[in-house]
Parts: sequence; structure tokens; C-alpha cells
Amino acid sequence: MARSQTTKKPTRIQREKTRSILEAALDVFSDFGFRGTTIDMIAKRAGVSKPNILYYFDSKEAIHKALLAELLETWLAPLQEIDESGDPIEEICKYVAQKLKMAQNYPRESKLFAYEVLQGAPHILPELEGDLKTLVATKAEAIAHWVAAGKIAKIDPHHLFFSIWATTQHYADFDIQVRAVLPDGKDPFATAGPFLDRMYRALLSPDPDS
Amino acid sequence: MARSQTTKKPTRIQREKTRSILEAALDVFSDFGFRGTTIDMIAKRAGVSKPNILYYFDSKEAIHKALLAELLETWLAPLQEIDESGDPIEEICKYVAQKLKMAQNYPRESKLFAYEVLQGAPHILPELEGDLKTLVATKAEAIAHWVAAGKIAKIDPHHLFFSIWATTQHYADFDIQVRAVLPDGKDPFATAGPFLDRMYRALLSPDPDS
DNA sequence: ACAATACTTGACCATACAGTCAATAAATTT
DNA sequence: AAATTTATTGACTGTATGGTCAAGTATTGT
Repeated sequence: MARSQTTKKPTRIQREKTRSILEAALDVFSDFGFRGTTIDMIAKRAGVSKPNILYYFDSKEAIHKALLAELLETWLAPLQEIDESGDPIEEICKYVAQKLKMAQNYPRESKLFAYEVLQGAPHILPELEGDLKTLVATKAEAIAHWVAAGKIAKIDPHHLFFSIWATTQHYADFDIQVRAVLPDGKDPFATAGPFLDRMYRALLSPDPDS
Repeated sequence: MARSQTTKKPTRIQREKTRSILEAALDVFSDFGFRGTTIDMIAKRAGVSKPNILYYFDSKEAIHKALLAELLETWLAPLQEIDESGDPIEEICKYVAQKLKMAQNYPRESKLFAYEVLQGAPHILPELEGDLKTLVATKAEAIAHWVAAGKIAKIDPHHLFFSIWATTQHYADFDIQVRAVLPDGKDPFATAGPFLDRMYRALLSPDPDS
């Protein structure tokens, strides 16, 4: 029995099944949350039996953890790309655009993350207080330099990031509300792009007097 | 047996108990979500037995619905106050400040709402597509007038609301993440206030050329 | 004081669900 | 093709939990 994490190298079937289970689990977890999801839902979605799922993962929680671990890497990638030597406003706007695209193309990941944080981040609090905090601190430093050099307006870098995360992920996490409120036929993402671009350019443009 | 919604007028005990149960339920639901909450948790929190809870409410779902119904009223109140005849930028900034204060003082309500919408708004979708949509349409109209009159910059009113909801509620819903990332000793709400005020003033200030 | 009504809860029931196990089937190795 | 290892699942177990019930206690009205 090569159940879940043995030290052996995975077979072809193991790799494929693991992937398809994670894929199905992401579907279900992002819709119903951890507690709202049953292993049977994941099994049905993946087209296998429940014991088969538990042959590849030790528990429901193990699947959840695996998803979150994968998630964090891709989720933070765009932030790393912010380049202090580039043009400040273009760098930030590029980041905003990237985050919005991610909300559009990876809404399941966004919602999984939202559930986790709402819950109090039981699984990823250490990562938030560790990797994320230091990464943000570094980038906040860069932005502080831009401010000090008068290249952008005097704004708090941390709250800048919070506002970007909030405004972009909102379109994934609160998708139902956005579509309920928006006039019929108006595409959320297509119209959000220009709005956010304009908002951050206005916010960051340095004061005339300085 | 005067179980839950009979047509009789409620006794003193009924009013008090109902309130204390809802209070306890808000605590627990906002922390663990609907599925993550058990009636026993609510009972323990409220200091009564489980059957006693079910004496006042027909089901766990009934408690949840009651909370959401209450919530929506208070939640939308600040939006109604936006006054087209007032100063545009001051009206919007007042709204932002009010929403931020609500996130600070009523984080449980914010999280309850977040869970509900993440879930796909199973209980309040009708209200979102009805009351909320029309209210937003009205206020969006007012903002469109301000834009047309050149009093504020050309921005999409709907996305303006989305960004305000996102940025303010973020501090309640993602509280754990905000505190994990923010440098020690820096108060989230105290520092968010000025940031958001500045952001929306920058966004809304009319272009010099127009 | 007495009755009637409102309130409270321990014990219970039925179901849902995470996780196990033994027995079978499919791959893979020899 | 036999042996071995890997994969698969039906049937099962134990527990958690939403909800009921009957039997008691407090409160209120007269």
C-alpha cells in the first residue's frame, strides 16, 4: 500500500489521480467551504469512490492543506514582480491588472483563500505572518522609496496593497453580488479594468506641490 | 406551546431570549460560517440548552435567516444617506468613513455577509437583485449626474461602490490577514481611514481639463 | 392559592459523514 | 504467465449533529 506520502517516487497513476482529485476538490471547496464540503462530493466530482480519495490523501483536511499550499505560491507571484527600478505608476498598475486577471481566471483559488482567511486562517496563518509579511515589507520599502523620491504621492504602502487585494479579489469572491447589482449585460471584469487603472493612477500621481 | 412565529404578541422573556440567542448566533456564525456552526455552540454561548434554542427558532437555518434579514437593513442604511444635493466629494468620503466605521464596529455582521455571498447568497440573492440593485441604481444615477455636471471625475458609479465595499469590508473580513501583514503596533483602522479618504479624493477630483 | 400558560431540558432518534477494512481488480515486474 | 505490487470500491463503524418529545419547572393571570 503506497498510501499518500510515502517516500517512494509516485507512479503515473498516482500523479494523474492526485491532480484530478485536487482539481475536483478545488471546485467543491471554493463553492461550499471546508465544512460545507463532503468527501463524497469530491469523489463524485472526480468520478471515483470515496475510499479511493482516501487512498491518495490521508484525510479531507490533507486535501485542503495541499490546495492551500499550492495556492500560496501562485498567489504571491505577481507581487514579487514589482520592480523598484521600473516606472512606479506603471509597476503598480501592472500589478493591479495582473491581480484582476487572476481574480477572473482563478476565481476558485480566490474564494478558497477567502474562506480560509475568514475562518481565521487556521492553516496558513504562519505563512501569512512569515513569508507574506516579509515579502510585503520588502515591497512596501520599495514604494516608500518612490514616495521619498517624490515619484508618487504620499500614501501608506501597506494600505495600498490591502486596497489592491480588496478591490481585485472582490470581483471573484463577491461575484454573485457584483452580478446581481450590475446592470444586465455589463461585464464585471471588462468594466472593472479601466476603473481600477484610473483609480490607482489618480491615487499615485504625485502632488503638483512638492 | 408558543413556538417561534406564532401570531401572538411576544412576552418579555421571548423578546429577551430571542435577542440573546441571535447575539450568540452572530458570534458563532461569523466565526465558523453556517456549516461550521452547531446549534450546541450557539446554545453554550447563549448559556441555554439546545432544545431551548429550538423552542424559539424552528431550525438552525431560521436563526441564520433572521440574522441576515436584520443585517441587510442596517447594512444599507449609510448608502441611502448619500445626498445628491450635497457636496459630491464630501458625500462620498462620508460614506467611505461610515462604511469603515461599520467594518470596525460591526465586524461580525460583515463576516456573516461575506460568508453568505461567498456561498452564492443562497438566502439573500432575491434582496440583492431587488432592493440592493434598485438602491444602487438610484445612487449611481446621482453620481452620474455629478459626473455629467463636471463636479467629479469621469468614473463608473457601480465600480465606485464596489471598490468602497471591497476596501472597507476588507478590514473586517480579512482582519487576520491585515494584522498578520501590518507591522506590529500599527492599528489597521486608524491608519486605513486617512488612506481611504485620500484615495477617494484623488479618484474623484475632477480633471483640470474639462 | 390555584389553574393555565409559558419556558426549560435530559434523553432520545435519525441521518450524514469522516474514515476503515477486507476483498477484488488492474498494472507492473519477473 | 506467474508473482507482486498498486489501485479500487462495497460494506461497514463510530461519532457528530439537527431536530423531537415527554416530563418537569417557572411565570402569569385570576
